[in-house]
Amino acid sequence: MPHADLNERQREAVLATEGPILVIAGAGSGKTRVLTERIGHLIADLRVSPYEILAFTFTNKAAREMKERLERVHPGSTEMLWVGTFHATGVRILRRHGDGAGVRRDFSIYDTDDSTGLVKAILARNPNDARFVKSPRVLRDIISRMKNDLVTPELAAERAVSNGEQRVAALYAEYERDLRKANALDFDDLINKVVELFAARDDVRELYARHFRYVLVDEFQDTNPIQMAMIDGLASYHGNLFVVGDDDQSIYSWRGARVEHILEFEEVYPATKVIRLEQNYRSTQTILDAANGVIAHNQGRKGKNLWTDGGVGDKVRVTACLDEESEALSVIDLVKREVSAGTSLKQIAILYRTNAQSRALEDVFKMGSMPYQIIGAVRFYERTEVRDILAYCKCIVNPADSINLKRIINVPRRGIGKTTIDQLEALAADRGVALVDAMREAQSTLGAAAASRVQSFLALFDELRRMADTEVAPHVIDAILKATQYHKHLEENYPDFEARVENVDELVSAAHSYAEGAEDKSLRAFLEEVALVADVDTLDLESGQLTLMTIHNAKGLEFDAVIVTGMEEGLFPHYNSIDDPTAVEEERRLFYVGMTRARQRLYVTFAAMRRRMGMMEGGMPSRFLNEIPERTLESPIEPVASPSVYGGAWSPRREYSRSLRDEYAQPEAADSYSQEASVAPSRPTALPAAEVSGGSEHNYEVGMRIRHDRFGAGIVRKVEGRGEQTRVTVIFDAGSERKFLVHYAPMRPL
DNA sequence: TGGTAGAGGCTTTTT
DNA sequence: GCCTCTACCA
Repeated sequence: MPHADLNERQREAVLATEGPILVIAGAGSGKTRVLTERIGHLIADLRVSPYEILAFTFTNKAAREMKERLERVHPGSTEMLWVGTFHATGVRILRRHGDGAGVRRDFSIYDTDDSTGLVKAILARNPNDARFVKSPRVLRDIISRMKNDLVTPELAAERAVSNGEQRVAALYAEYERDLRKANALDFDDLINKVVELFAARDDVRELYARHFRYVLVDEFQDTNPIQMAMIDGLASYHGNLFVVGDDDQSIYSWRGARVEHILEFEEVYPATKVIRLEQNYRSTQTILDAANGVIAHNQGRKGKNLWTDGGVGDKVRVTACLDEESEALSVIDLVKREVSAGTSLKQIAILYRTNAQSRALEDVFKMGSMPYQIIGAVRFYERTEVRDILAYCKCIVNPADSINLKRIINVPRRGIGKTTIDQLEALAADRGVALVDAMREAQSTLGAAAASRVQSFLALFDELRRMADTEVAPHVIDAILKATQYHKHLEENYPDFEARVENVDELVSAAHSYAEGAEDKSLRAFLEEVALVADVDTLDLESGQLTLMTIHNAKGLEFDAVIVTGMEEGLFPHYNSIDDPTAVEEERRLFYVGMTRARQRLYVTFAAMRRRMGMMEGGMPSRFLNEIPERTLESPIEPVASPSVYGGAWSPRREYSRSLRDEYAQPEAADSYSQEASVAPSRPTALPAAEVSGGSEHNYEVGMRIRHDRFGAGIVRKVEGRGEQTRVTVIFDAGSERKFLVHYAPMRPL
């Protein structure tokens, strides 16, 4: 019998194929499995053509995995299947029928950075309006938010009450005009334009609505109004709309997501069948109890209680740390303990609220030679050198893209400076043409020297354009690098050019591997792929490394052991949310998502002090910690205040100067701190300057020869700190210089 | 035009 | 504490 190992509810969800269906799927309740088996059931049992099935996932990675699973069970079924993110699906539709909404088929996709550049240019043109806006990025976010809420520039102007709002609406209108002029769509447009298309052309809407007999949506709690409109249009003919979500895991309201889409689904689609999945197959009962206890503090929820018939498991361990550095050391300790207990590194995740927290962790992991991968901190495709090359690619494909043309017009330096560019832009604005056309027309108006430099840039540009017509993406990129001597540019301008060269090489190899797999190997197609990849998409869970990422990025993933760090008021919940009860509830859901990523063991850490924008600040333990039921904790959470250290109180937002901090971090003080403050029985061995037995086993001295397991032999250049925090700087024979924590690094004297 | 130094902003989360 | 932008000088 098919689907025999599903539980009753899951089977119901798989087999209920007709009409609107809402599945409330708790964390770890097997929803991915339900989604794939349901598609399998449609294809194999009901003989539905894969071509008639459309599934929305939250990331490209989730889409790929769903396809792979299906392919294993039903070989050949996925080729015609439409599975992807809203954005990717939008692109697919717009490439075919975009002209119905005034979108040319060869449009470019502007990422966040491109959009910000465009906003910046608009603000520069409108200095009087600029004062109504905090920064280009803020305006870009405001515009994005309006787009996600189906607010057009006209509507924004109508609704504007204050002068500031009117100016914003005007800037928004100008932004839209400039996007059209550049033949570009921003991220939001990829969905927006589909909705416009369906509204403007009923025949096109009906074409797609008839085509897709079955529409499935994963992570439904995180859909925003514009995505909802797109779903609605696509399901408008057959009405077989299957959505899966969890109101407790709604964490994208800042992007316009509306949890109401779940809560009110039954009203919008009256004949809805609701199925609840509450049996959890992922975590231990203890972890579920802990997570249930926390989320129960939220008011605005439908209410559900996850349970498992698996084991009780280990208690949750909370570790108090002095600052972010000792927190990182504690994390290493926890990881080492996990590894010696048999957990593989790839089954361990370190999670945090903000990307900025990754730096302190990364520094310590590097020095301890702990292999790790970070998702999302500095995104690969946002690095300067990668963006430069991509900017070349973008304006080669789309010469109307003045923003990207401006980016590279003088990179590497070719003597086309600010003065010339200003003149060219003025001319472009004057004639209402793209920057590249202004360059062609400017020969008479520019000075002779500038004119000839512009001329030779155009020659290079046109040559590359010709090439892109016929050559595959990796060849064009190679040609760009050669023609611009880009490597030389990196070497001459950046001390860390080696890493940058590596990044460029990585881009080239990405283009190569893309060209190997893809049908359309053109530069345009490659750019499209690049624009839509998210960082999680590159996550490699088989690499045997520890994974670090934000909780947002961890959505949908699971690990044997999870360490959630930085549990402090102001950080988690974040300052920006702390005064708004609704926002705090979202922060709580975020913590809930983090907790429920864990299968076997959950660890939580927090620090008494943390460097924030360069300033050392004291913080209070997060309110969420007190919401974890005590019976699920290994030991109760004690207040970390230690009078002798902190002068009586551990107050929030108190600032400590560096000298003050150093003064208090003296061994005696730190010792009394660690005795009183350590919460976990196995206190982090890394509290500052704590005397550690065996701390003297590392007798490194300057000038000593050492061997490191990964980097080979070298000479000690510098020794700092004491005990477990002893750091040595080593110059390796291979030439590189690195810093290590001797306690953790696989290194010994020779 | 290009280099540099100092100021200022930034850190919420992302397709 | 780091990155980006700007102002000023060579």
